[in-house]
Amino acid sequence: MSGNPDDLPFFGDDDMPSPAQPGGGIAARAMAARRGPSTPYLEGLNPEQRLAVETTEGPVLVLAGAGTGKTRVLTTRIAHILATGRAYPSQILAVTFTNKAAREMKMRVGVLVGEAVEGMPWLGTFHSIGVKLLRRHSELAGLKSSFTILDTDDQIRLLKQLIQAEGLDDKRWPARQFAQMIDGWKNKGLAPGDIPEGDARAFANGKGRQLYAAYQARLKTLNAVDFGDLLLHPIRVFREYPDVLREYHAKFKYILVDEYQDTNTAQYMWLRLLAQRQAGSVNVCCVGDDDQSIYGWRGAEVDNILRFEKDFPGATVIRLERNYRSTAHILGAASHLIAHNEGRLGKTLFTEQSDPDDPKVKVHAAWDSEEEARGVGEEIEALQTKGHALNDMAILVRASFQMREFEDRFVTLGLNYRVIGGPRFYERQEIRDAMAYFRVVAQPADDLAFERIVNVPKRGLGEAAVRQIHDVARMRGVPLLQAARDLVGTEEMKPKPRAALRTLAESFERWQSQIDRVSHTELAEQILEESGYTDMWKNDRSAEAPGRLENLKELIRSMEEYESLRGFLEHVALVMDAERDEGLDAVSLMTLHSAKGLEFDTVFLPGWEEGLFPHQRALDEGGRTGLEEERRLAYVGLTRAKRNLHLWFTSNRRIHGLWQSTLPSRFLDELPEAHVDVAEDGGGYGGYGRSAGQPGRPNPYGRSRFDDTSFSNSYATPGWQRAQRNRTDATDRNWGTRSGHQAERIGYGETDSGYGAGRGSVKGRTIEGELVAKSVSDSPSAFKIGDRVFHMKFGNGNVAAIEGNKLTINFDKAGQKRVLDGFVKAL
DNA sequence: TGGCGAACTCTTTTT
DNA sequence: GAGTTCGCCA
Repeated sequence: MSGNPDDLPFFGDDDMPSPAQPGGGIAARAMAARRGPSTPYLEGLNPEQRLAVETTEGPVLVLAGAGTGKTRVLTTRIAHILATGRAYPSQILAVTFTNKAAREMKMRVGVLVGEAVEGMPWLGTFHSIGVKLLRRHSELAGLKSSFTILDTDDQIRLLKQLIQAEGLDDKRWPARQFAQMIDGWKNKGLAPGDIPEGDARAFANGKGRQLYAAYQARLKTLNAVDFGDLLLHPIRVFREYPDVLREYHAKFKYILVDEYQDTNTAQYMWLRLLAQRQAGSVNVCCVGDDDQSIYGWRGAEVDNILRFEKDFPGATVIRLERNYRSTAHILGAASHLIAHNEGRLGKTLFTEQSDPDDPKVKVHAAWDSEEEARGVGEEIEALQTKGHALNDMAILVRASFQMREFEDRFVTLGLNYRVIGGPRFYERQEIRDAMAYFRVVAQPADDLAFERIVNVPKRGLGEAAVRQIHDVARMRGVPLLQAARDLVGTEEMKPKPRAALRTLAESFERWQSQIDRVSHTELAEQILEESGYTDMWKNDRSAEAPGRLENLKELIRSMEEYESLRGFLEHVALVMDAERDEGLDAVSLMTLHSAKGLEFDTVFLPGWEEGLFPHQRALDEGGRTGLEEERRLAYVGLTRAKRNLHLWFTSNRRIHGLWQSTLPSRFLDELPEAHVDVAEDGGGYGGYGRSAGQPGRPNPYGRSRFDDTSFSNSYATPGWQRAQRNRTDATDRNWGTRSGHQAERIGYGETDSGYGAGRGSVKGRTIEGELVAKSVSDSPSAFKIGDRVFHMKFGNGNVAAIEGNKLTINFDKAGQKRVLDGFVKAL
């Protein structure tokens, strides 16, 4: 395998011609074709959009609200730069966050400019451009240009090894958690030496930094990088080799950045290095919307966008506020909601489409998530019979576990749906296994891949054998595959594993020798056949085996689009999603995060409950900032809808397998009444103390806030009350012991934030949550002192005292207990 | 060494 | 509740 990046289709056409020799015919022709007085692509732009397109020189910040034609501006701007001959395609650096966005941009520029886009080698995601830079300058970063990119799986396995090698308990210090920490550091652009003391101490009794350094060293020996390195290495190269940086300064005449509000510190540093030069104009154009910054948890710094004018003095700031997407009701709801945030740059979206027939935003209540799914399903079917296409509808959830209920429902209804960004194709076990085989073939030094499949399928090479191979590898300083070969030639191994290992090593040799002789798809099939991998699944009688075989076929099929095995591997490392059939008419189901940038006629937003949305963890970890980010997420959700918008909340939801009663999201209270309707479609909001198993019974304890038509303006938000309750109750909870005394309640807040004392005692937490839905009513209890009540666990008793919704009850048999009113029934 | 049951964690969002 | 990991036993 040569490490020449030009082998890769991904890198295919590179960025010359230089301005001195226009050479490349296509781009030149395209430009010539577009040159002259006619600029048809500018037609139909509004004045602000046009300004954003035509202000090509100097720093420009485009604040583009939702649905204001942001992508159109970006693509037209590129087209304009090309068409007016300001730059060659290879002189434009255009960065996006997602592959989806990059693809879309490529396509749309292509439509505007013709084939010239083929010559835009520097349009891509931060990461794909990072790889490209790093392949060119790998030696400056201490790597070979054939370096591999680790996926999360590899990364965690590697970290686990390192943690164990330190003699640490990898249960107490989980690799997964450490991987996230490293990720966080890398997002901030921190090398092991730069980590603040406190951070370094936080993991493994202060060994955090040392482990991080060990991890980086290990990556280097493996000739591998992780996602964060794709940014950090180029940054370091730029800093240490100014002439390299200057080369790119000369190269990139125009820089465009999409979704600027989502850039993290490392990306920001990367951009600054490329954009800020000693002299001359900096033609950098960043497009973003501070109200749609939803990746703070991943290290994104909204500050970057708020600070743009300081970073680039003399910047032109252009606001796009005319919304072309949504009705006035939807826009009104979204704007009113987002106005609750502080620290915004502030935009006022407006629309000229206003029709008295436009439906208001609808809020629906359901008893539980099942009913919620049923309700949404009914609505979808109703729309379908009215002639709406399923493709125009989407369900956007806060957390992916919510998807399940909908999938179940749609399967029963026979309704087509498509999950976007769900469990990723390339993350499936069988795909990863197959890929590991391919990696070892293409990349014999890829130890992590080798390790993954030495004993898959089982060939009697267990832990003992693997350790032996490891020892040899370490001793001789060679990759595992090489060590295996060496070991086969000796008597050191027992005959059985030795034979197995010999077969494997020989197979790899054979496959490697085939690499240039047969097509890569053929080779791939051969590998999977001869390794026994496909047989393994054929012999597997489990329900999912056929699907896995199908996926493997799909994998081979998708390889056809690539020229070489290496090109394919590169693609997979960066693009974790596989494209899906767009032909089908289907409802889209995805998380709010992956919905950014999309739009649908009809949007359903289920799960607007405290604790889920806003998510409890966002509140716990992020405080006010966290809440504001959740609100922006809500804003993103609302503004995806063009015409119909349905919000749902349920009064009971199962979390960790336990039923919990929930409260409507505070965000519902933040919507303007003028634009919102409360649906009359029944729904079972309300009930306290009802058994989860019997939905639909009348609510015995009064009315919901939503029984009254309006959201009574109790800004005394339920969430705060609950948060406080959780905190105080955490102390007087009596965790169950194995023998059966159990806590009366559990709550969102404490489920996994059991710090300190909680840690050890979390074990015995078997709570009868499945019996009765929990109540966390903030209305006074419906019981009176002296009431005769029944409790599932403790039996009959009399109410002795009432404190909010907590009751002290003298049980006939169990004695005096404090319980929540939700757990008892009046007799 | 591998298979089976018990125990434990997990659920935010992703390049 | 579910998926995964761990530990014991054959």
